[in-house]
Amino acid sequence: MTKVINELNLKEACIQAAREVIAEHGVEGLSMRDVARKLAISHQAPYRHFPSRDHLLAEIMRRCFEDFAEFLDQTSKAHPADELGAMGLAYLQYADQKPLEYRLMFGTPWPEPADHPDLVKHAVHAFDLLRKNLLTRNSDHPNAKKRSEFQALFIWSSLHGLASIKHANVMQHLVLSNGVENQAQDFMLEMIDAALVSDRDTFFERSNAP
Amino acid sequence: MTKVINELNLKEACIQAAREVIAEHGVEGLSMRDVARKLAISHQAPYRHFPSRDHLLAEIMRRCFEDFAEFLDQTSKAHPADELGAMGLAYLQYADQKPLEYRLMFGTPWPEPADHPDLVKHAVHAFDLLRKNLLTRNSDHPNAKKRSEFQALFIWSSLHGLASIKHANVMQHLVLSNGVENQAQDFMLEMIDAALVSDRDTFFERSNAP
DNA sequence: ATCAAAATGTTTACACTGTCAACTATTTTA
DNA sequence: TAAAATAGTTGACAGTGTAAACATTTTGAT
Repeated sequence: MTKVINELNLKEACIQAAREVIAEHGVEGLSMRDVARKLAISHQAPYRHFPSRDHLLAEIMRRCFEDFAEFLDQTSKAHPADELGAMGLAYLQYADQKPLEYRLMFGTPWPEPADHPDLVKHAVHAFDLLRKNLLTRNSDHPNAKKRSEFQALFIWSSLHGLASIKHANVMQHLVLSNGVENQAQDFMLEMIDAALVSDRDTFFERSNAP
Repeated sequence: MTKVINELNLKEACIQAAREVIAEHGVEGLSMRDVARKLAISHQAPYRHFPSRDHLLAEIMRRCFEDFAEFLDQTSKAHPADELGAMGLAYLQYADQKPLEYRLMFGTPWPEPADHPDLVKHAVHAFDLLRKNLLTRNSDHPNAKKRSEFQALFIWSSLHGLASIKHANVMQHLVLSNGVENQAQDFMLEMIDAALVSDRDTFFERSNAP
């Protein structure tokens, strides 16, 4: 009747095993046969639960986005005085503390989106948190909706850009001055703040020409 | 005596063939055996010129960075009135017009940097163009060096972030208002400008505490 | 010009991958 | 309880990167 909780749903076990493989050998090193070996089952057993390697990977990515959005949401709600700032910080912290998950979401070639609609849905949801937050912040502006979208893209780009640069471990090759690498994040957040504060309504006047 | 120009240096031919394969099937679809087939040679022949697939790929990536830096350099020199703005625009244009090259440089998992020092050198050079430009722009500031590095990281992050978001074709899933996708780039450049203009010296005073 | 050495290419072989097809065992359902 | 759906196994195939052994060509020193 109820889906029996035998030892472990093999589907769940596959996901768990796959995450371990990824943690050990990176996404590229993930093979279906690895997860099968790890669970001491035949190399074809996982195919009963995932039509292909891409589908297994997409499910893992989807969960990462779920976690990520949840984390952003909780953090911003916990700092009502500065929701946006808290969210920005949370974004970079997440990228720092869960590099594997971050890499999976933003640094891994996506499988064909059409084949994995849930993945897209959850990814978009994370973005919408940012967009919605900006919308209330801009509620007294004439172009609130558009303005929020522009700003959301700007913020997201900046954060994502910094996170992926840090993530690529490329900074250590740049021979930066003392402390710059560590403080880059704070500087960045201040720059974003400064840009948002400065009135940019001229942009909308120009871009809304008849 | 002189290295004879027989038909083609096989090494060069391999690189050329590999680029074609990448253009057709993406980086992930690049296989040594493909390039061998394309050149009608044995599948082991390329190994006489590249110790591994990674080395072939690294060489291609290195050349991309070379081209990229050259393009940024030329463009900024061609606009002496606003070198920095021209460079920003050039960055995004390059990403737009040469998506394959861009993806190769910034969207592909790098091979172990220690094994490919030339790749790192050329990548850093592109960043140094930006850093140097900011340095002369900041020459009258007390913390010119540090300031320039912070700003360079900020600019690079923002541009790279936007480029990779566009590149991931994810914007079309966000259901943005009319025109936002197309104008995001201009908005972004203005935001960067606004952030740079606004005086941020307070950051340095705080961060240089004794 | 000769001859050894270095370079360049080929063939064969191995271990690995994703995934299809056929088969078996188990569980659910009618 | 028989039938049907589900879950798992085994074996195969075409593809990969690359190591090893071999053959050929080019080069450099005598």
